[in-house]
Amino acid sequence: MSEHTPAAPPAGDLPGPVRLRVAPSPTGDPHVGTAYMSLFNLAFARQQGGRFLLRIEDTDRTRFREDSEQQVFDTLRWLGLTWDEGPDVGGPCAPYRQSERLTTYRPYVDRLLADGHAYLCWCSTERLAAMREEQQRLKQPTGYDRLCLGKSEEERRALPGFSETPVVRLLVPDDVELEFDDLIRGRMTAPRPDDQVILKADGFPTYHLAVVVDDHEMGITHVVRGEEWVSSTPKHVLLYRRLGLEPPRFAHMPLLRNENKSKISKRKNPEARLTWFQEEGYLPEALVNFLGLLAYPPAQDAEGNDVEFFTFEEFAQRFDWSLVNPVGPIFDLKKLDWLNGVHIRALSLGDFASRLLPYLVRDGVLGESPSLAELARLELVAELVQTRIAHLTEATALVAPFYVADDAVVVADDARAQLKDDAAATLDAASAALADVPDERGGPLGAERTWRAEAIEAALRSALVEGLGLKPKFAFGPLRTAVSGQRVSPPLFESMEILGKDSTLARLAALRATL
RNA sequence: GGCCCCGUUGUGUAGUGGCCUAGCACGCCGCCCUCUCAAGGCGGUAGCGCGGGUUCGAAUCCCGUCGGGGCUACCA
Repeated sequence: MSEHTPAAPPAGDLPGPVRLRVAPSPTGDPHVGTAYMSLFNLAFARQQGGRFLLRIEDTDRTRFREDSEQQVFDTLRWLGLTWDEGPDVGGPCAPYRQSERLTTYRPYVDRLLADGHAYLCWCSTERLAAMREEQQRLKQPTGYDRLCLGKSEEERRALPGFSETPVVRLLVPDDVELEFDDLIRGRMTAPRPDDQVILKADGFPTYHLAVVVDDHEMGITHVVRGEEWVSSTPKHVLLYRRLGLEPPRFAHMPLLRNENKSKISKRKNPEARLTWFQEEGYLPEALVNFLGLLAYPPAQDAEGNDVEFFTFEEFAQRFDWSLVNPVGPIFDLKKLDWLNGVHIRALSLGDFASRLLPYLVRDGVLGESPSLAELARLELVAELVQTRIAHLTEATALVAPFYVADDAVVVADDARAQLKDDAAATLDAASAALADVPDERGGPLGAERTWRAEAIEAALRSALVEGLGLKPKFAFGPLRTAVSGQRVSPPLFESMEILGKDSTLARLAALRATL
């Protein structure tokens, strides 16, 4: 690891006119808020031709989770929110994990200490807790009481609440600058901070020190983060000043909320976990699209209608900080469900089929390595399914009947319950009519087949609707049950065409035999 | 408790003093289409937290109030 000196200015030759970053902590399942922040960071970076970096803030050793970092990589990649520099791809500012940058922070702390801008604190956790409790009881603002300020270790040792391993605290002057400019909110005032711990007893820096040092060393020009950081900003600005560094620009994004308006949490909201969206069959482009609609107005077309369907590139192109709404939006999935359906319908048939594949394999509809014939059939079925689902997971039920043996079609209870007394007669008439529909393959490559939906429908209508005088709804219901085993299915005649004449007749017979 | 931020239909948003009898989208409800379910088409429902000002005129400006949220850790 190279030795950095605080006096050295930020490397002005780092790539990109603007440099932004997202800095998640590997403390569990990746959070939807991380994707939300990444989206806005990336949009601006791309629009400006700048760079987007991923930095892992793993200074909290007690909450660290081994597999979390990889999940961050995987989920952000899945969303297409990719970084130009990061722990896994490297870059000019490596390493990009704070736990690997410990020697980087040390000189900054030493200099702060030497300049009298920071001091050692030996107060025990217990003493600090008791102090806070007392302050709250007296309805006073809470904050460190500076017991250790100006004391040597020996002087402090004589007092109660002493701890052997000291921390380093930043000395926050009474006239500390509390105002700063925010790209979204304009001129802001934040609470006055107390003397912050910047180096913990375990030798790790706290977030406040690490973020300032790293953002500086990595040439970050715009710090875009959640609103929860507003109150920390004066500490960071002070640190920049004390270190003789130029602060970056700040943009504090509103927080995504639970339905009860509290900050969105993985505890209260399963959908706060990024992996949840994969499991539930959402398209990554739909989630990105949806996130771009939260606290941000959609474009409008010539008629004044909102254009809520867009790609990341379109979003990035028109992005503007001043348009971000400071109000924290409630994370409500209804619009995402709609958007997901719109994105599903926008997919080419081949693309749609291949997106379906992993879910069909997962749900056991298809094996790990489907045959060419199974894949060919999937594309045919996919066309019938595409307008009928909002989540990819919903395809399973609709597609499954096309991959079971004719004698293994499971007839759902509700489907069977709908069968009327005349179901047997209907099935018999249908079988007879379909038996007369020729099944020939004419033309090159058998392109001119005679067993087609139009012919099937014509034969069935003629036999059941005209012949038996049944209403279409009741004429075709039993057939749907026979073919799919379900009450709801893709269109019947097209389904029969895909299954083929033999399968269709076999299924009709199979249900007939149970009546 | 203290400090800070925010407040347009159920949700996401437009609106920056007259174009607002508040627009759009999702949701919801109804109708049409229809072999089921969707998709699609058409229509409907519902909102400026409250109270004072300023002004000829306020969702838009000011004050107060209420409500919500964030922070208040050797967590990020």
